[in-house]
Amino acid sequence: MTKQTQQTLHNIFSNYMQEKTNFFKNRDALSSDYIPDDTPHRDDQIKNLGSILAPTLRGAKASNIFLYGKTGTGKTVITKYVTGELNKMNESIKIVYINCKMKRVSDTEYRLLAELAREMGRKVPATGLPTVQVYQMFLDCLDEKKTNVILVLDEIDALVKKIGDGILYNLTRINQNLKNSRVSIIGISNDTSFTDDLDARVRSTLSEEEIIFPPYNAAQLQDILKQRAELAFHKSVVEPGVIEKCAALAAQEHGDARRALDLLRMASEIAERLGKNRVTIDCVDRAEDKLDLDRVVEIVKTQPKQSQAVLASIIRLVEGGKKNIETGDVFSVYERICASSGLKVLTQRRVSDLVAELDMLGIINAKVVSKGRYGRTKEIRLQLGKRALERIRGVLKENYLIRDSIMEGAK
DNA sequence: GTCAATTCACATGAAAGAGACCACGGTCTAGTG
DNA sequence: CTAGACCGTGGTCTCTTTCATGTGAATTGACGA
Repeated sequence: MTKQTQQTLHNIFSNYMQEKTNFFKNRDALSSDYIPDDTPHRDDQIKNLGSILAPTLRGAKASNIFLYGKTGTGKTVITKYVTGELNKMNESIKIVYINCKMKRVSDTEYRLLAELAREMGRKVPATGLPTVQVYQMFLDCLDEKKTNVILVLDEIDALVKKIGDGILYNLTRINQNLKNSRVSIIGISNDTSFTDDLDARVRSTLSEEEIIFPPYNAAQLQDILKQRAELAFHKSVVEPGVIEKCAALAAQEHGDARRALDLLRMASEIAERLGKNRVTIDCVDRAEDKLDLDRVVEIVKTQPKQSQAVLASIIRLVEGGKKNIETGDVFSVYERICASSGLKVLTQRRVSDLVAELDMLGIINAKVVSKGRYGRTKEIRLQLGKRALERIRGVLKENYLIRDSIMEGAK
């Protein structure tokens, strides 16, 4: 390292330190899992949830509760807030919060149970034990503690989608197997129609009470942002109009407060990086771009190689000017890509699934169409902006799945 | 011209295999007293 | 005698393959007017 680079690095760091102190009072206040003391426009839900959970203070079992609402409507924050307060009142109440969407939890019944047992303070191996045994461990744990347990299952719809509702059935009936403890379940779901495809018995026991979280409108989002901005920034760092813009953009996406906060946070980070002394509206625009871009690139990066190879073949076809890309086309290009990069060739069946996965991720758009006599297939289209495409090409190139020449592969 | 049968090119499902990982218990080995 | 190394067994997890079945409309071909 030369002296000069050392010097510039030093400058970067010291600038950063200075700006940080000038800019942010408390950066965390803009993070989406920050739990503020005051949550605007959610009084009803708080009161409701509070009164349902109140019986636990006297050692009784609370009704099971189901919370609905789109992403970023405050379900998680409110739940954490209320249960936190409850815990302050009576520390013997044990709150177990589990986000079912976390990779290491959601995939199988075993993992969920292991995580539950772990939350209760028992060590469980990541794999190796029979599932029944883990269930028993969890039960023992619960019973020997003699407490009132509130079990919060966040994003419960993801769980059921993966492993079915059998486990919920067991959980809802868990009280019958317990002598000393009581368990109440709070289920949180983004999907309002979620309970429709639940087993009837599970549905009735799980949603004894229901609370709905409607989306925020733009004005409400503004209140939230203002409150958080107050906490996060020093005085008058944010230009007028910035908060309004963030709120408006997020309101377009079903009133997602998380999105609004992300925008504001990203905008301020951009302002910071550009060395501005205030957050401008222009920064919000850039933030919106960057958030989308980052999301997509991150997704592609974390995909397994096979999936990337499939994406690469789609990109090749698109750049070769092919219209109406079908599964068969993708597969034959994919075969060649595998051959040239030494990757194992998967069956068409599998590739078809990979295409469906890419569709789920929103990177491509795959629509099943029937072409009558000429079969039935997926019509595949890329759903990437120009800049995103460029960066993804970069990622794929790193893995030798794509080369510079666009001509190759065109047909 | 009409209508049912055919046909294509996959989609979609279910089940099962391969190869990881891991815990647990038993056996072997070397170090210690 | 004991701690640790080293199996073998039995369990789960993820990614795949194999086998089977499903599907929607363009096309075909028989049929009747």
